[in-house]
Amino acid sequence: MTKLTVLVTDDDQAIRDGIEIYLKNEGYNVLKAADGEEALAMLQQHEVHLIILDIMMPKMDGITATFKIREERNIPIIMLSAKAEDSDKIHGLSVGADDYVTKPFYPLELLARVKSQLRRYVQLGNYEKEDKITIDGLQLDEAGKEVIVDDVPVQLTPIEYKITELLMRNAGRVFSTREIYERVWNEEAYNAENIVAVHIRKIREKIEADPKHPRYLKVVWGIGYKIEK
Amino acid sequence: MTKLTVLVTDDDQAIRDGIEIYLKNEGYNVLKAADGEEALAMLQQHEVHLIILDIMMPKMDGITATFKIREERNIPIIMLSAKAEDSDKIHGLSVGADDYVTKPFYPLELLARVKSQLRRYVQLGNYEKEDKITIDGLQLDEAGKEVIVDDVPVQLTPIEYKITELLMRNAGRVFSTREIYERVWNEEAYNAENIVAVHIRKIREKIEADPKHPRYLKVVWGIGYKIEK
DNA sequence: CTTTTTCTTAAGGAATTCTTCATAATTGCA
DNA sequence: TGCAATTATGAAGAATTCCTTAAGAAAAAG
Repeated sequence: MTKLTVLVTDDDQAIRDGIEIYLKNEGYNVLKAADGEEALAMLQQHEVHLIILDIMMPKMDGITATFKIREERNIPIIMLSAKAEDSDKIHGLSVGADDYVTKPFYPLELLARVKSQLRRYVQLGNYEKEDKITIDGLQLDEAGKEVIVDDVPVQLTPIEYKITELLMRNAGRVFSTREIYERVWNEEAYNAENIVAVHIRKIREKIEADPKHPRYLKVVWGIGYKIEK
Repeated sequence: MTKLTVLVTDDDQAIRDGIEIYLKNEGYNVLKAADGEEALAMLQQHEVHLIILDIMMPKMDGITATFKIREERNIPIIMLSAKAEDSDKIHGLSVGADDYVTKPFYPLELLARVKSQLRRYVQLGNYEKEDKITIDGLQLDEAGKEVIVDDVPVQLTPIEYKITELLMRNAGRVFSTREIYERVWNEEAYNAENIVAVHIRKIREKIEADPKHPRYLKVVWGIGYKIEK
């Protein structure tokens, strides 16, 4: 599962930067734009999973931008607006925004809404992950929750599958045992080295012809494990 | 598979248009109607695969419309209602709706429900389905609602048939007990593990030569069941 | 209304997987 | 080479998941 990216659009740099800090803290990638035009340009160039859009901006305001975005995509949009603005007009929900926060806002509230929208978006499958990944003779079959080694289906346990999935979806990248533990178990890693090592070994037993000299699941000494791209 | 068509029925044009944008982005055809009568007329003239129906509408309200539609057809219906409305009346599920969303709603949530219902309808329901599927020595006979194992017809009960159908129409894909329950029973899964397991066993008794070592209906440990492609 | 079939529920047992711990092997570096 | 750090392995008990049985409830058929 790769990092999710949020595009923050506001003409006030202080606000952009403030929001950025909170989002980065939660592990999101953050892109920034100062107006609607910039935001649209960003969308062309980067993979974005959620947009925060201020309504009042120079060049292109948030509502216009929402229309433009909605012509092409269903990505979640959260609108920001000053309290004073007319509540009918600003009810951006009707123009295609998915949620709506009035300024001034509590950063944690915005954060909660970002999370909520992303959860929906990701669960909905709008944010699609490949369901077939092939690396050399190794194939990940997402639908069947199995791995195919040289055309032979291999059953993995849930944990084994998740680890393999993580390494294959990010092939070439090295993951420390700590990282693997946190992403697969979804909890703080404490003394996780050994348990991850045990599972790695089990996976190797199943997918490697010669576990002593692994062809796919390799160790990077002192750092972690990876599957070569 | 050809494009699926959704009929959006609401007396508020802004809502109709808002929903339309999301659905079109997702690749659906969209038809619109302002009240129940219009909706029924639309149904006569066009092929529709799912209906979104507001409850409060002039001329003919959503509940009446649901009754009329259900007299003839089994297509999925999603009801919209204002939060304030009386929870007994609005519990449209009892009058034949398949799902139910309160206003104001998050567009992405509605979209998720539309997708979920359509998936059910298309994959398991009455829409464009093959009426003969063969997997190895296993044959699904839609007309006779039975399964043929090595040329020997086998009678399944309704639930058994539906489970088998789901797994065969999506051969190779793993379904959790929860998913199986929700798709077959068409309701929220609560403590569904056991009941699904019992049915699985019954099916195995009927279609497997050696239920202890199933050839078709396999378990994927910690995840669910599948029938291999 | 009675009989038969199907569905649901509960509970114990069986099988598989996960974790832990002890120990061995390997690597990088002084 | 020898040492320290890191990774690999084996085996056992704990934990989880699945299977099976059986009996009563519900639904369908007669």
